[in-house]
Amino acid sequence: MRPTVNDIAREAGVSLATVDRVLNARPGVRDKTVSAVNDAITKLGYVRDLTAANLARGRSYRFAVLLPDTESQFLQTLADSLIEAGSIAATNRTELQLHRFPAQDPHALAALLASLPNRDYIGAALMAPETPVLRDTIRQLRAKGFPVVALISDLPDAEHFVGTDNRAAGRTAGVIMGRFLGNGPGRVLVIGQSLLARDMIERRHGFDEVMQRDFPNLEVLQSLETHGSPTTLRQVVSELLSHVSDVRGIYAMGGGNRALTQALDEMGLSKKLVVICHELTPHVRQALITGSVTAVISQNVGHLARSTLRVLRAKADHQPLDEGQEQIRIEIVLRENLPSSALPHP
Amino acid sequence: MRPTVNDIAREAGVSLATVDRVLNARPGVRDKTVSAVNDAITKLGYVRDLTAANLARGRSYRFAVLLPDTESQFLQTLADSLIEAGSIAATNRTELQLHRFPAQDPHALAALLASLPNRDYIGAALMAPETPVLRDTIRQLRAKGFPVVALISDLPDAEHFVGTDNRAAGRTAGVIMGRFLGNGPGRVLVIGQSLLARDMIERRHGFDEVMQRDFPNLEVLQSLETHGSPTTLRQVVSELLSHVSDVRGIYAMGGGNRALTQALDEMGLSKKLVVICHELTPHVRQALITGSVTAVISQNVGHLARSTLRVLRAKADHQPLDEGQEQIRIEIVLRENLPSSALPHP
DNA sequence: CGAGTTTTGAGGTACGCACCTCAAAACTGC
DNA sequence: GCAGTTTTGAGGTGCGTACCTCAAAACTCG
Repeated sequence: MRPTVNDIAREAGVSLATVDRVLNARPGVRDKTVSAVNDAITKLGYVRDLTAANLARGRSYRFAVLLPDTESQFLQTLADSLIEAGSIAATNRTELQLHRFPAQDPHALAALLASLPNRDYIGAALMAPETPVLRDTIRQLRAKGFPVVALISDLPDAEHFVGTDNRAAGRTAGVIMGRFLGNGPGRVLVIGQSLLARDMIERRHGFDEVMQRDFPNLEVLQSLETHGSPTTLRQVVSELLSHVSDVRGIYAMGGGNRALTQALDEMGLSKKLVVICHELTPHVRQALITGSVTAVISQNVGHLARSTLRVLRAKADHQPLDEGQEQIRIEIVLRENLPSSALPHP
Repeated sequence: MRPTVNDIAREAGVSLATVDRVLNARPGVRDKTVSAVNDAITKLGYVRDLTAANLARGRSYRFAVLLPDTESQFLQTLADSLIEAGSIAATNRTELQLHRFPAQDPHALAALLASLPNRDYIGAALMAPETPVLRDTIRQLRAKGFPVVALISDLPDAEHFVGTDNRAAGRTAGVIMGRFLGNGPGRVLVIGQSLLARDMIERRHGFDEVMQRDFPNLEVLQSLETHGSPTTLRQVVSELLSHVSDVRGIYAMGGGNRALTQALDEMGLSKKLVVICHELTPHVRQALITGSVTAVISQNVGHLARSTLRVLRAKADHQPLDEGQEQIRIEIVLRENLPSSALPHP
């Protein structure tokens, strides 16, 4: 049997109340007694039963996840995964609430975030670009002991970042591109929604780093910016492809994958190019199967969601993280190693 | 507040005892009453608090993991991950015991496995090749309601398989090999410890499938068998490489990675070939950084370990699995997306 | 040494649930 | 309507911990 608080009390020759005081860092215990209790704990190999502790505390884990109200398959998939992770965790007194905030209004977001502690939340995860007002709010919350976790896109003031290293992701895309193209002569097109977003910049840096170093014979063209508009994307891409010769690869750094593959399909180019994009959404998955997309650099949304939950719980409990588990890997997905169904069950 | 059993009793107009009988499937409740209670459960959205339930049951999860006593870096890493996962789960009344069994003695393994229920275990995970005696033992245990889970290598009679699809892993290795070599002429060497092991056969099948279909200009040589001996491996490889010309890639299906890279390094070939191997052990990790190994097809041992634990718990609780989470992905690891430290902390 | 302070002990209640007992109530067949 | 059976209710105990109270014991200092 596992040792309990009673065993410790007996072993240390003190009462239960004293053990309790030590365990929960309550004042009024002599140093000598504290160490006697700690010795007993070590000797018996006591591990606090967190389930019982939480039951006794009447504690439940209420977390908020704040996502922008932008429409995208990736966000949708992420939201689904979060909901699913939350419902599975419901048996463990954990509750996860999703909130959408207006993507263009940092103050609304900050206000929403600041209001969470008064709404019985004990922690939050957040996917948002950094703004001064947001940074201040996060700092204030953290000072209150309210953990805030950054999701997908890093926020320097957050307690933890759940997501991948975007520069490394760009590098990975670079190696795949270079290796698949074989360093022969040729041009590579790079497309991104907004070239100002932190993630995009980092990916581009990583991509260029590898291309320049390892595949100098491939010419990487300037990034094309699509501003999230499918029509812009199609125009820009088809125009460029008809004017510039010898484009053999396309790296789509983020967003607009659907429009891209459609444009390529229409031009009959899809299977002749090496197309690399990010995030394994249902559409991209399909494109991978048909061959319109060659490789996907992806972060596992299921893993992201569960990691978010675990990190929030650990932070709320002041427990250490299992770093290995929380590191979100940069996954390379080809048709051949496509997981049979990455979709959350309905 | 979340609804509790008391709320259900009130809502259904029955007593606590009756709710309890329904919840725990105890006999002696009229059908009509059962549905009244179930209606109340649905209406209130009741979710059983598993932590409290387990506390009340005095239940703790004692699982055994049975691994062969073979020495290998992969097994060592796996064992470390299992121990770590176990120690983290200790706060949740979960205990994981590792047992090593003689790799060459199926009867010893079967006896060990059969003895587990009498030793307070409530489930086991097992990495072993299939033998008749083992299959019988597993069947008997399952009939008793004692879950047995297959680890790494599938056992048809096990309750669940924790590991990757080896054929798909072989296919993945094939695409990487073919793409990286560019389908020009050339030869590819395939090495495996034992060509009879199920995993090896499946990997080879997958590899060949892709190579034949997509890269017909690359000639895949017959598999070399090393029987786990580093000296054999070195001899065989160096001999072959000096006799056969135009070998441009090597696929190491399993084991002996250390000897292989050493042999290649000595022959000054390491960076000139595309070398693909399995499992991200510390040594392979290093080889990836220096460039002796080009790509690694890997299953995340941390994920494996945690999945094992979750599956065992779910089976013991008769709870459904989160299939998405338990699917062990086939990871492609290059130098560029190498996780910064996949090692368990000491 | 005594008064004042700090530390400790004994005991209780609660969390949400499982599991038990015994008696009361509701059914069944005749 | 009665005995016999099945179903239900009321109540209790315990799991391991948190948190509380009040009194007793052990210290401290002048």
